[in-house]
Amino acid sequence: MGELKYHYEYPHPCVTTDCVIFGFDGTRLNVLLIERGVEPFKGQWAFPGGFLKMAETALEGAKRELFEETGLKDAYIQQFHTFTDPQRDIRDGARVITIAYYALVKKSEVMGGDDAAKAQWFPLDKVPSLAFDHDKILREATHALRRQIHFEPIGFELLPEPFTMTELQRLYEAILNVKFDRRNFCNKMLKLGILNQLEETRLMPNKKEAFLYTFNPENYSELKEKGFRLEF
Amino acid sequence: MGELKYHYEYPHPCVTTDCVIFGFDGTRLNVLLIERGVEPFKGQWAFPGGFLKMAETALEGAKRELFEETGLKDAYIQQFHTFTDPQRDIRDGARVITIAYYALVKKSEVMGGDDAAKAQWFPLDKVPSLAFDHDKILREATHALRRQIHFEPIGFELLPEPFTMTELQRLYEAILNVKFDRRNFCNKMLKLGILNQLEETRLMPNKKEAFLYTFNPENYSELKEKGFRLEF
DNA sequence: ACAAAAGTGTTTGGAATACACCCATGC
DNA sequence: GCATGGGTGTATTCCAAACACTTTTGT
Repeated sequence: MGELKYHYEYPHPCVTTDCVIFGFDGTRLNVLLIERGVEPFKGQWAFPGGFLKMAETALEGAKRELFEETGLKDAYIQQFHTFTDPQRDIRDGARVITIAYYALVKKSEVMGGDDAAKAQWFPLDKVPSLAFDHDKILREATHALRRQIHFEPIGFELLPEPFTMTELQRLYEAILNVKFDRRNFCNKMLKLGILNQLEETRLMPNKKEAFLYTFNPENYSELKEKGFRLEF
Repeated sequence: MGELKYHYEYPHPCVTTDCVIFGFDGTRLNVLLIERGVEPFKGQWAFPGGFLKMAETALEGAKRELFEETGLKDAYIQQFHTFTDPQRDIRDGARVITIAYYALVKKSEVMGGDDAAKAQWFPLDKVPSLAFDHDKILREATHALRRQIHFEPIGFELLPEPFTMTELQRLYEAILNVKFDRRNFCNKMLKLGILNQLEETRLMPNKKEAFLYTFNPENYSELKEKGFRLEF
């Protein structure tokens, strides 16, 4: 412990940011967890997070955490809830509240970050019991993601371009935990007008070759101005 | 200033909760503002809010603020964003972050709270320039409310029961800032099955008498289990 | 009588759904 | 040749949207 240099008339909570990093492995949604190297909860898995610095916004803090673990600077990132249970974490003699974000990244672009901490991807249904109240944070993050995807096609943030229609379908199925009819999914997506179909195709192992698509952000912005909702 | 009794190794931000209280006057959405009696921004209007106590959750804090201003204990209340710009408010030498909630109340049930602070309802389009970053908070709150209402019929929280179909329609129009066809709105609402039509009618001044409805929470819970979305 | 708002039902078009067969590839 | 998954179109159903007239009451 260093010296206690900061003095207040009233007690102040600690403020941290935590970042739930979602990736997609082609079949399932995954989250990136790090193994805690220090007490409390040493050896258990948790989301990347840390104390908010005095000169940064929570968003900047969450981006910093994301960068440290993945090397990514520009992923989609979204605040979804602030957790304030007085009992959720007591360190330093003060309670700790956390401003939680979720990030959507392309797994293939993730480098092991600089951080010495051991990081590992876990499919959502294989996530172990987590440190602090991070089980709850994960539930809320998943819920927020599902809700958000009805308003914005944020799924694209999880897929490296170009992608096949089947990959996109698997992604939506993984996020929403449902099954779609291939033809209907394809029709609906194309009708939205936010996909570019490329000339090239991809050779799939043991399968027919598949068309490739990219996301068309211009059309999407236009669509969003008018206010739309993706229906599934 | 009292003495500075609380000491930390690192600087901690102050944490407040603010509560955007929405009401409905039959035509427009309103928000309840209080006039600040102290610096900074003395004399300007702001949302009720205050420092988070060490033993309470942010939700409890927001409910406390709500109660102090309205006398209401059990209104619908929902966290929607945490504002963390380091420049948004600097008092006490520390930055202040705020966990913001919105509450939906029945205006007719609101008593002037105990609080000495001057409180007043403002229609959304008549809200003056607010203290701190509360203009931004209001924009975000309105946005969050509009989004939420697609998933849950939270509009009912704003209407005293029983209500007429026209009142309900005016409410939705005010929240979403659109106009609906009376017949279509009525059909859609009734088809959801979450309204009870009462025997009684209400005599409207200069008008035909109108049927009265109440909200049916059982049917609503059932519906919500299955996962639905209100489409407008 | 007339102004103001409430109640009510039908038609039409578009979207969502359900559904089945052929194709290309690797083994 | 067969197993696997990819591509494609149609028929039906349902829901959303558009639309107008009558009733009641107060002035």
